[in-house]
Amino acid sequence: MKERLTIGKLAKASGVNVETIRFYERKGILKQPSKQGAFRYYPEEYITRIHFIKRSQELGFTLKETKGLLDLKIKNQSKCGDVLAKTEEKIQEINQKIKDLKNMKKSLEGLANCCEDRSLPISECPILDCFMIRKES
Amino acid sequence: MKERLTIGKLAKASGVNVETIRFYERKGILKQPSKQGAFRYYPEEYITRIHFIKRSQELGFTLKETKGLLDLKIKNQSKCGDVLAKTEEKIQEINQKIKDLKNMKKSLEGLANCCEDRSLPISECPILDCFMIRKES
DNA sequence: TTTGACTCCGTACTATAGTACGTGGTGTAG
DNA sequence: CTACACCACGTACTATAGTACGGAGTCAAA
Repeated sequence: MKERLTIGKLAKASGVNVETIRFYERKGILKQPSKQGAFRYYPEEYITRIHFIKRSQELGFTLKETKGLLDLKIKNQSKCGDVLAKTEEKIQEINQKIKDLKNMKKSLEGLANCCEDRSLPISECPILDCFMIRKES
Repeated sequence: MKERLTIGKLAKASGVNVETIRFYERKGILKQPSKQGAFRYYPEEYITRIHFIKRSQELGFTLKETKGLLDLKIKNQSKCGDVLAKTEEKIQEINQKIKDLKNMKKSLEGLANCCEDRSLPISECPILDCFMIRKES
């Protein structure tokens, strides 16, 4: 048992499911190494690559965007500024999401405050009534 | 042309797609009215009902959760407090999402600040390097 | 050498929220 | 009464991010 990384060992080493690796391969996010015999063996750096993908997801990038980042990494024409641009774009996106969530929260808190009596029958629930009213933005 | 609400007119009146209404029916979120002849005709209140669904989504509820709210509305045992509980739960959920997004944003801003020189080749991009480092939480 | 664990591959399924499309039937206007 | 727009219904497809599974093949340890 020469210490070669099969897909199962790679999965264990990088903390993902075997099926997930196969899924990433199908999506072109990970390149399938060529077969040595009947099985494929992965270079060690695939562990780092999968960590990269997971970290990228934690930072809010979709798999498609992550693929974009990895593709930049491969093309040696690309500059650090390209990554920075994507990073700043993502920050803006997150700002927008936070704004949207804060609006939702404000609306929900407004609704929650309408409820004076928890034991009122649902037919007289002021919260549900408010659900029919379009927001005044 | 008696002014009866066919699915197409309901869709137009409530601002959604015909297919969306059929989708909601399949999901049990809207009840299919019985057929009058070959076609189904919708009572006027279905317009309000669809507005309810759309508003509920804007407030961050999933369709499944929206169905839950509508089901409460139908059961006359349910109390206003049931709705309030779901509302407060959703507020907590949104708080968590905002927290997560703020963490992402902080991390991304940290990365963006690493980039001193946009023209650096990608191989020396400090941002991408940081993608491999697990967060220290 | 045999057995058991693992790999390969394709396909199908999960959840979420719809959209798209084709067939066949029909309501209604002209 | 015919034509056309619309309805009913089922199925398939979109995107996102995987998970699950079955069958056939294989690697390696005992």
